Amino acid sequence: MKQFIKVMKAMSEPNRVKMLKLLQHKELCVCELQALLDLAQPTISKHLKLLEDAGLVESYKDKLWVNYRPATGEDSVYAHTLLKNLSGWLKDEPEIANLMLKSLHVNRDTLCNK
Amino acid sequence: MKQFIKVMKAMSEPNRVKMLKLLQHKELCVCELQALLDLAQPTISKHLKLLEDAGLVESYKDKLWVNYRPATGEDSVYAHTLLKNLSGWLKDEPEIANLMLKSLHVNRDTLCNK
DNA sequence: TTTCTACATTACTATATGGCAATATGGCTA
DNA sequence: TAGCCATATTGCCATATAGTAATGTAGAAA
Repeated sequence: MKQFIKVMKAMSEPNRVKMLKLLQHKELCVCELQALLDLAQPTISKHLKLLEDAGLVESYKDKLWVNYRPATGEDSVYAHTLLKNLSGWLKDEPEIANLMLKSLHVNRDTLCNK
Repeated sequence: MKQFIKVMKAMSEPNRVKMLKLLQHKELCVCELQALLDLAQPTISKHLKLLEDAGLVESYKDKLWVNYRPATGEDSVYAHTLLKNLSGWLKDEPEIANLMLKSLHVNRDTLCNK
């Protein structure tokens, strides 16, 4: 039950859902997510930690950056199923579609070496 | 998005999940749910309203009582899918299993004409 | 019509949650 | 080694949410 609630809670916040949809579309680092969602960096990190704790995303280091992607989710049935569901949902949301488009043009080097 | 968040939020609270699992097992009225979950009556009503707004349950009057059951959910893809998922989940949770057992012996007449 | 009963609503409190600024950290880079 | 940079953590505030007691309501029962 506890794990189930964790996953559902993680997915019941708009900005976290946007992050998941973005990551399902393209692997991204923290500063890219920050630029796309227009939130403070600590806010992004906090959301990501929550998503990671729920088994919904995973991360790895790439030079200076930390890349995030959807979890393969073999360990959590709930996370796995919901990620699969989510990938088919919210496709027609203008805001989501727009974010996905923008994500193709986002560039971590430009963002950081400002 | 708004509707999606509504459904996810509704399902990310333990007592509401218990209510859904109970209703998937057996149609129940407010006072029966109250007895099973050991919460104040207004709390039960509030949760039920939230679940109803999310398209997860529906209700009808039966004499003095109001019966609740899972929504058929033809109108909300999210609610429909998640209810279907939920029916296969949390079966081994002792607390849920116990509640389901108890629900078979609960009786609204005894509860009310105390 | 009047009363009574299950449920809904309201008003309020305590805790949880999302947001940010300030600061810490860990590991490239020079 | 020293410094720097992206990210993580901490501390704080404002709002949201779950809970209750008190009260309102609609409709069955009398």
